[in-house]
Amino acid sequence: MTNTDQPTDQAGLRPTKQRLAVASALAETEGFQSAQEIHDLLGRRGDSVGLATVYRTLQRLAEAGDVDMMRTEDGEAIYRRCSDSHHHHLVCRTCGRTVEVEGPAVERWTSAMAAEHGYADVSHTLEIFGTCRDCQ
Amino acid sequence: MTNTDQPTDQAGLRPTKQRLAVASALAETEGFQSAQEIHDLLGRRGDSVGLATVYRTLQRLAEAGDVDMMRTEDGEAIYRRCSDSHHHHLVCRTCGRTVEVEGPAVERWTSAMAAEHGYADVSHTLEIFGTCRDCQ
DNA sequence: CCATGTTTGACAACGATTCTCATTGCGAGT
DNA sequence: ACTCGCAATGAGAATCGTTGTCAAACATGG
Ligand SMILES: [Zn+2]
Ligand SMILES: [Zn+2]
Ligand SMILES: [Zn+2]
Ligand SMILES: [Zn+2]
Repeated sequence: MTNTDQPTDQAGLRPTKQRLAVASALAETEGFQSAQEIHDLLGRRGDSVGLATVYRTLQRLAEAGDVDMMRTEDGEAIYRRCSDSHHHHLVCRTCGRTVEVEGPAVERWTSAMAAEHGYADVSHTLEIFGTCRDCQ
Repeated sequence: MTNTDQPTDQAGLRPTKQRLAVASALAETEGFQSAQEIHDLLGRRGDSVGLATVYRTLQRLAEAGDVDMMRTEDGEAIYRRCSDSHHHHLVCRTCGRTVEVEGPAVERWTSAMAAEHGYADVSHTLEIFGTCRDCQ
């Protein structure tokens, strides 16, 4: 289901069967998934794709900003499709439900802090964790 | 030098020679270090401590909140002694120089976002990266 | 169809972290 | 000080996510 007829803008990469498969796996899943989970999902679904290819594709997508990459508590990389504007995540510690949040407040604060200490070319990472309504 | 005569509050853990060695390695270093770097440092210095022990000790200290743990871009865990109050880090992408920053603004913002979406029991992680004055 | 640069996949190689388990060292109680 | 019980250690093996290798399969422009 949920065909990916749209171009999916893969930033100058060939739209190969494998890359489309990974893209669709991301498209039809709401939360964050590890490369291996995506690999398993594709295998189970029939569109088998090599594990190395899944890793490569996810890296490319993350670099291009087409997906968000964050790390679990134990360092594993997990990915999720997301809007292309800068934003942060509010993640449920129990079920993983994720909400994208944004606002000028943090952006301003981080810039101010950096400027105050003479740091240039600033970026930041911010993740909020909590227990969502359904899991309380 | 810089003896660690203070109790170093190891949260109910036996103050063994090894744990004290790790604590002192953290005490005399300013920036973030990986477990392996600490292990090497101790070896070079004579207070040889098993690698597994270094890992175990750092985990305990991190859980107890006596040191900060964050992850490098590629998922490696790095540790640094730090003040015990809640704060965030402003890290130089080039030389690693780190400044601890804090302020009620972000704390309020994250709480507000979480509340707005019905998330309870909230915590967050925030790291700011930039290029420090000396590295520009 | 052909030449040429991409992409893929099976598998090996890596590197950080964790596990195993026999040995050692505290430390409370005597 | 002596002893018992259990926490702590260390050497090495084992995990496991991730990356490297490289020959074979492909996509694309001419
Ligand atoms: Zn996102
Ligand atoms: Zn939840
Ligand atoms: Zn610097
Ligand atoms: Zn904070």
